Amino acid sequence: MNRITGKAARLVDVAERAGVSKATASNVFNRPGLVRDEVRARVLAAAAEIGYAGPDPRGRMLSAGKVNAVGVATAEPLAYFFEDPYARAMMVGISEVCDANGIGISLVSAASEDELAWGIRSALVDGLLLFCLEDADRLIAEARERRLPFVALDLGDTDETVPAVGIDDTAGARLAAEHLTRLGHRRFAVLAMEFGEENSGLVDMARVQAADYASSRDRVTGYFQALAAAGIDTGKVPIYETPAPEAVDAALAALFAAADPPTAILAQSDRIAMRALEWLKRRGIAVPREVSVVGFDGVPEGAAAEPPLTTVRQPIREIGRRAVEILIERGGRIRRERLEVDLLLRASTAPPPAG
Amino acid sequence: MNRITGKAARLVDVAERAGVSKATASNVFNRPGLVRDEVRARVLAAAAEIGYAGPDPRGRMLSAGKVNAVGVATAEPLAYFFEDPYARAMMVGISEVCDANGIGISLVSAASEDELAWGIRSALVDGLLLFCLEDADRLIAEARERRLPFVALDLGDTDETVPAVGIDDTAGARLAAEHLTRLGHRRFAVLAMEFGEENSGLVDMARVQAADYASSRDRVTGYFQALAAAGIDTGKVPIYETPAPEAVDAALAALFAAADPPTAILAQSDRIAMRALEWLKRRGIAVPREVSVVGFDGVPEGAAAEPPLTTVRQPIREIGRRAVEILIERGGRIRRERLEVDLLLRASTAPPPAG
DNA sequence: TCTATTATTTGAACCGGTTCAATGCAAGCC
DNA sequence: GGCTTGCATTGAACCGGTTCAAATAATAGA
Repeated sequence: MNRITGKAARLVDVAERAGVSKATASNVFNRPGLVRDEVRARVLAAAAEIGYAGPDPRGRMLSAGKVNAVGVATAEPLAYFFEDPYARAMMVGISEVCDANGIGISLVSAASEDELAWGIRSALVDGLLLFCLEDADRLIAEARERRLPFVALDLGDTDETVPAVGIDDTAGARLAAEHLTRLGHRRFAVLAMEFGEENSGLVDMARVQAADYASSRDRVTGYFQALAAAGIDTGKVPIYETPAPEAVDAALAALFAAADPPTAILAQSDRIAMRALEWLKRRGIAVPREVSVVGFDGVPEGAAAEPPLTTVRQPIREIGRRAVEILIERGGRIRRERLEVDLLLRASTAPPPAG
Repeated sequence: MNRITGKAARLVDVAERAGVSKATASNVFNRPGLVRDEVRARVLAAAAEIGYAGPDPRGRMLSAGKVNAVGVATAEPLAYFFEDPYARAMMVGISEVCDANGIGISLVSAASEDELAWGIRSALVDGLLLFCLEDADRLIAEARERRLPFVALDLGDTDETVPAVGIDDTAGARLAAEHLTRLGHRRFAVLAMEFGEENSGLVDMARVQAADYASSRDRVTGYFQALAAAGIDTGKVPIYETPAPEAVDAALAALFAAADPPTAILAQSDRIAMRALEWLKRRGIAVPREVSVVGFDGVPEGAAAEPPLTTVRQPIREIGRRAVEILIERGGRIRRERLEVDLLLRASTAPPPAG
């Protein structure tokens, strides 16, 4: 704050007061070696006198063209980044790479469509990481519109023209199902994530094939590849779409009301699996003695479930890391990457009950 | 990207191509109502032709003077924001207010001193929230240097000239100690956080009074106010400084090797309390039958401790909320606020053993 | 048709710096 | 003394917009 004018002091004010040019004043702060000692001291003194805080990053940024920050955008509220375990693990990976490269992180979010658009359009960042969950398409469209390099984090996005880092859903699902067939299971059920528009309950393969969400589809594909390889008739494996926790309960109620309930449940997410675990416990159905359950994702809470959940673990941190790396290295030139997953053996699976 | 020049299209390029002035082109994007339909269409068409992505936020920001984002700065690595439960709760509070006001969050961090300084100096934000843990002074000094409004989140900062939101440590500590005196305890020990420079083990009141960290000191003060009120000779209550987990173990070893071990332990943080709980369990000392333990902070993990930890709960989210509100409302004009804490009764406290 | 209004446009200043080619100057060398 | 070098300094362009007062054009009213 300049004591005389009451306005914030600028570089030109300092230069004027020190009797040097703007260029020299700028050099004092950015390339002090170029400036003679005596002049440098004079400029610094002038700066101190009028209370100049050093070059304003806004000005610097404008001419540098770089902001030195990546934006992370999502359609969820901001708090999501700090609450959701999946998001958090991803952010940790992102943080690590940003830290290592001295890059800042800007969180961009908004519940409403307009706000999100505005948020992405006005974010001061060099690139965007898109946290694609519900509204992947909108997010991607906005990011394209902004004409900034971006990388989508994950997931069921099917469009090959989008730079993205995710996992090989099919392979992961195969892992889960193979584990169960090896244990000897023959009667399966799939509790799936959403395939598309509002819907829940038993679905047929037509809906699966036509899924908006490629992850959900690919995981079914993976499951069925492994089941078929074990000689199981996948046509008879029921698939329930369970977008909400209640849908999980309903699906299980239907499954276990039938004559031949499954001995193995393939849950497409840990959330679904854990909800299933709760339901089975309430109903007194022993896991894994009577029924085995395999989740997907590998969220930390799975370890504390009762019993601890066997699941397919996504390398979530690694996804975050790679996404930033791609953003940095390749400036968003299209590049897709699928990371490998592994099976996390815990205690929710066992051979089927005898007989 | 302009197809001809290969450079990104600018507003002036659009204006030129559409045959209008820069001002009109700007209006098309910001105040479309001011522009005649026909002209607006022409400008939009020109923009589309040369691939103009809309006004660059950098330019807007420079003239607007506002960035519409707050920075959150800490001396920890970035991942800290997503891993530490205390930080996360704070960030959730911050997020809520930012969301409600359409403000973005920029994470500023750096382990090294230089990087932190650079980070704070070059952050594109309208104000700073300082996550004061280890290096509160440095953080505050840098923020002052930057001459941007800021609010410290915290904690033991003692300087009245710093705008800050924290809790009433003395009152909180009083709450904890009163709870124990009411239960009938007479023999106490304090496991304290750091008071200052590297040190650990038994300390005297002189060190407490001279503490660099006001929280640690104030909590002792609060404890002793309540103990004195119950007629206990505070001069005989041992205070152990336990900056590291091992120091907690050492302190307990000393306490329980003595003739008259305490029946109540006042831990200045939940981390310390939980470490104490572990030690007591290992040593086969029953909590709360033989010894009661009260923590401080109210971190979520306390609920899962064995036994669940009775503690003084800080309104962490609320602290975050208030800090942003103060930043927004008062633009950082100095203002300190102490929020109230409450006692969270769980299962780690009980009356002292009969004998 | 002419003037008063109102609706559009625009020139120019401003936001706060960085950077590069060119200039000025002094020391070094023959 | 004259010329070459090299360092220090600077003028001017540039980064990409916003905004306001003034100028111009269009419309309405008399």
